[in-house]
Order: sequence, then structure tokens, then C-alpha cells
Amino acid sequence: MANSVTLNDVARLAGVHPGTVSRVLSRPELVNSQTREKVIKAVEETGYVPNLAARHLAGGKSATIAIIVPDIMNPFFAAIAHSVQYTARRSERLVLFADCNSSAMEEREAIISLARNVDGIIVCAPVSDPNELAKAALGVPVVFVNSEGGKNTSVVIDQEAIIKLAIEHLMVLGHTNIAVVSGPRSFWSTKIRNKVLSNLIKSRRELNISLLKAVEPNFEGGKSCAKEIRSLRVTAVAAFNDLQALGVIVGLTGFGVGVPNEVSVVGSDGLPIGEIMIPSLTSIVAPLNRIGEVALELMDKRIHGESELLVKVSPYLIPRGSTAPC
Amino acid sequence: MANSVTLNDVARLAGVHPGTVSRVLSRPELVNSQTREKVIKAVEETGYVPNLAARHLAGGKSATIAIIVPDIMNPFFAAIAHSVQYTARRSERLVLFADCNSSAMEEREAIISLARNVDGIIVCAPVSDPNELAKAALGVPVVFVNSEGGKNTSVVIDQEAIIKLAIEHLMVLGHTNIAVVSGPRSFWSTKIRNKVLSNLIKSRRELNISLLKAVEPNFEGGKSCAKEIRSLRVTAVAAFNDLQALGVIVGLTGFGVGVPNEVSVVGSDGLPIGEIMIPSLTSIVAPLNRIGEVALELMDKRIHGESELLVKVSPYLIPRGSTAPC
DNA sequence: CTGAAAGCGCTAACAT
DNA sequence: ATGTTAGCGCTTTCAG
Repeated sequence: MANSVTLNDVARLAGVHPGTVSRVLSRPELVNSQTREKVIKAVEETGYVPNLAARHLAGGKSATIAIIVPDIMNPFFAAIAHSVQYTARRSERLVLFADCNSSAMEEREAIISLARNVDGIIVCAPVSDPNELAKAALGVPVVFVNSEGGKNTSVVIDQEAIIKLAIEHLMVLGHTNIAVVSGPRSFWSTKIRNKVLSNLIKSRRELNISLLKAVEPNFEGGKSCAKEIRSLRVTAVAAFNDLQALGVIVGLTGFGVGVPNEVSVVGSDGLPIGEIMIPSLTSIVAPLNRIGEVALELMDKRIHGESELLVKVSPYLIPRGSTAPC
Repeated sequence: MANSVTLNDVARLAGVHPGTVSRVLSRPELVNSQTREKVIKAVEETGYVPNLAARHLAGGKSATIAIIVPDIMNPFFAAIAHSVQYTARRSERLVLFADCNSSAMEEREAIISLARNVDGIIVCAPVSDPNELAKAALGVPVVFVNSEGGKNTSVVIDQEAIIKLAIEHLMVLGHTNIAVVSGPRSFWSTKIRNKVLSNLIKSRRELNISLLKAVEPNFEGGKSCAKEIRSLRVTAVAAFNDLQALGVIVGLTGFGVGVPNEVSVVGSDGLPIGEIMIPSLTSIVAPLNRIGEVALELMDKRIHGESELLVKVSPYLIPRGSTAPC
């Protein structure tokens, strides 16, 4: 489309062969500095922008990566998408994005239609089996976020640390009767957390931890637990994530249970909303802006044949208004 | 990359010429039904997925569009991005996404680097001059969301309706002393709304509307207005958007001013958070899921040479807990 | 209705 | 250090 300037136009203007222009753009050190200057000048004068399709076809690299998220409206994934796009731009790569509506089918379709057209795919919190997804990518590097296992490459938020930080924080405040709200059974993170919790329950007999049934990791899910939490007579709750924590707080408040006066609540993710709600939310912050960086590093390593399979990023706790001494 | 199946492979398997396979894929009606069946079978057996780069190069269409947003973490834009991507997928188009951090420079750079590689660009709430941006796109169709003017194609949320719905709702509740919080001066929507407001102030002498100074369209911006609002002794506030409304409510509450008992607050955008906060937020809902649809329709029309320049989508009011009779 | 052939804009060997 | 050449995988004329 449009009156686009091609590499040939630049070559003509600079009085060199197209191959030379290509070289200046990809490996300038191979070109005589005078020639290089001429070419660069011509590029600037013409406003030349490379045609990625042609590059892809000729060179085998698309300079494009894809990110697949279950739901871009979820601030957790929006933050990851932001981080991926920010990092990709620094290395002059474009980002294709697909929102699969938490549907396994759409996720699979997205992988298939993207694989041939990108240099790598980042899949956030996959809803289908990662091994299957990796297979569907037909050799294109896939990096998973918050998922782990098989021969896959992953960057995950350290789930064990999340649990430990939350429980420890509550213990320091004197809480021993604690309810833990569970995320969906299908989530990788839920599985890990539940494992860690059962160990904790065994090893720390002074604690009385009630693991609640699995609910959706959102406001409604949290709110739906409020009744059970009240009847449990615990003094503290650790929610699966911030949205759920918010639901728990609203639910408890609705039953006349004060937060943090009567019950302390700790969330997870460190979403911006936790800062502004009342009470503000104590949360285990996941450094989401690092996820994109790490994911792209891992992708590059995989492209170059390395095989660092797993990076855990460490969360940290921000104490705020929703937790108080027992 | 990978052991990808090409169109030639399919042709060989089906025992036809590659050109025929291409035809089956693009204009099946031109092909004998028996041949077509053979080809389709071969496509399925091989799991052939077209190489978009090659298609783009040969056919001039990339089957890819781009969306540029100021900030994907803002749920308003996340919703639009979701809608665009959902619509694009139905017509088998991929979506490149760029988050320009509300920076005019990054916005411009994004347009330039994307233009050559997509069939069209959607720019949400442009921070730089739309005419300049359209020029930078070098003939690639650009559709603006919430921006208007020049010869550009836009889809906008009817700003006049937003103001009128908000004010009318408050009037019906008996409010006559109303503060209106303003968005950033640079926003197209701010300009429109302020114009509508000054007309309203002139024509409705029974109303006492105070137009507050411009603040950021987020929680902090809203909160920073609370003091002035209190001193104004109004009974109602119309915020620029929901995030701001939330800030106003938190700020007022902090000063001991009850919402909605003493002051009613109405927001705009209809974000999910308005539903769950306490009090829940009366808001002017923008049908964001329609934006993507409309934007892509307009883009297609522009590609086919039509020139429908502007579509306004209509917002509607959802009354909730943050507004009450005066 | 289908085969043949040219070429989209670029890169990467190879040749000089 | 630069020019030359042969495609990358596909669409699209043009013939037949």
C-alpha cells in the first residue's frame, strides 16, 4: 500500500547496490564507513521503513513475537502484556496479541494461526495442556508464564514464596486461625500452592489453616466465600489474588465483619487497585514488569539453542491497611 | 522455522498446480468442486497454515491490523483492545498491538513502524495531532477512537450524550449545585464536553454548575479534587471517568463527606470496578465492545474507498449506589 | 477451469 | 568491501 519507499529506492539514491543497503541495516560493521554514511543519509532522506514481510520471507525472521493471554481485561495480564510489549519494542520487535477468552479451543487456534508468523510465542497462564500447546507451535519457541513442567520453557512467579510470605506476615501479626481461599483446580498455581500449604499445615502444628474450596480468581469468587469464612471464625484470610481479596472484604463487610478489625485479609498480585481501595490491601506483589523481560530473554536463549528451562521471579509483600494485629 | 508445510506441499499431495491451491483458498468458487475437495482434503491432512509474510508480499494484504493505545493497563483501553481483537479474529486477521505510554513520540514511532506492515491502524485516544498521525501512516487507513476532525475516520463515544445523561440524572434526583471535574485539556473528549457544558450553563439558568480545573483522568486526579469539591458545597459531582469518580469518592469520604448521603457522584465509562466498589458507582456506560466492531467496519469501508467519516456510539446511564436524591 | 510464469522486497550466499 | 544472484512462499496475471 501507499507510496512506500523500498530498499531499492534507497540504493538508487545512495548510488550503491541494494545488497549493500541491506548490509548497512543488518551488519553495518561490514561496510566501509563512507559508504555507510551515504546509505544512512539516503535512508533518512527517504524515510525508508523496512518491509517486514519481505524480510521475514527472505531472512526467516519475522521480528515479531506473539503474546496469548486468557483475558486482557484482567489487570494482571494487562500488566504482563504491557511489559512484554515494552521489552519487545526495545529490540525493535512487533507484538501480535491474542486474547483467548480463557477458552482452551481459542488458545489452541491462536497458537496454530500465529506460529508460522512469529519468532516466538508467549503464553500466559495456559488453560490447556502446555505440552500440547508447545507441540501445536510446530517448533516455534514457546515461553509459558505461570505454568511449568515437561520440557517447556517457563517464567513463573514463585508460588511457594507467595504462600510463605502471606502466612508469615499473618503469623507475625499474631494470627493462627487462617482461612486460605483456593483458585481454580486447573491452574498450575493453585496446584503448587495447595501442595505447599499441606506441607505447611503438617509442619506447623501451631497453625490452624483451613483450605477453602476452589472458587474463581475474581471478585465474585471471593465474595462467595465470605459466608463460610465468617462461620469458620478465623481471624485472617489469605486470598488467591487481589480481585478475590477484594470480594472477600466486600463480602465480610456486608456481613458486618470488620476488616481489618475483626479479620485481616491479604491478597496477591499487587494490583494498583489494592492501593486505592478502602481499606488498602496488603498484598504479595508480583513484579509483573519483569515478566516480559525475562520471557523475552528466555525466548532468545531458546532461539539460540540454549535450554534454561525455568525462571522463578520472586514476589514480595507490601503491608497495607487490610491486615492488622490479631 | 520448523518443518512448516507450504502451499507447494499441499499442491503436490493434491496433484494440482500451486496456483490452484491458492485459488481454492482465496476464491473457491472459481474452482471445479472435485478439484476443490481434493485440495481441501490435502490442506487438512497436512495441517497447512498459510505464511502471511509471503501472502503479504505477493498479494499486498497483510491480514493484520494494528491497535495503538496510550495505556493497556487502563481498563478502558483494555476493553477496546479486547473488542478489536475479538472482531479481527472473526475475519481471520491478526492484531499487532502497541502501548505508547501516553507519549506523543512513542505514538508517532509506533505508527511509522507499523504502517508498512498492516492493512490498517486503529489509534485510541491519540495524544498527538491526528492529522499528523494520519500523514505518518503514509496512506495506510487509520481509524481513530475518541478523536475527531480533519478528513480522518473516527469512531467516538458521544460526549454530548455523556454530559447530558449525567446532568439529567442528577437533576431528576433534585440536584442543582453540581461540580463537574474536567479531563486533560489535550483530550478531544475534554474539549467537546467543556463546550457542551458551557452551553448547558447558559441555557439552564436553574442549574449552578461549577467546572473544575483539569486533572488527570485517574484515581489520583479525582482524589485531588475532593478538597475543592467540599468547599464548593455542591450536592453532586460528575467526574470525567470512573477512575476519577472513584478518587473523588475516596477523597470526599476521607474528609468525612458521605457519598451518596451528602454528595452524589456519577462516573463515566461503566468499568467493571464500578459495580463492585462500595458504594457502587452510577456511571455513563460506553459500549466499548462495539468500538472494535465499528472501527473495523469503518476501516474496511475506507479500504474499499468509501468515506463514512464519523460514527458516534451512544452511551447509556446505569444508576447505582453513588447517586441519591438531594 | 487449470497450468505456467513472473515477481512482491528483501537477505544471504557467493563472487569479485 | 561491494556487487551479483538466487530464491523465501505466495498471488496473480496470462495462456491454454
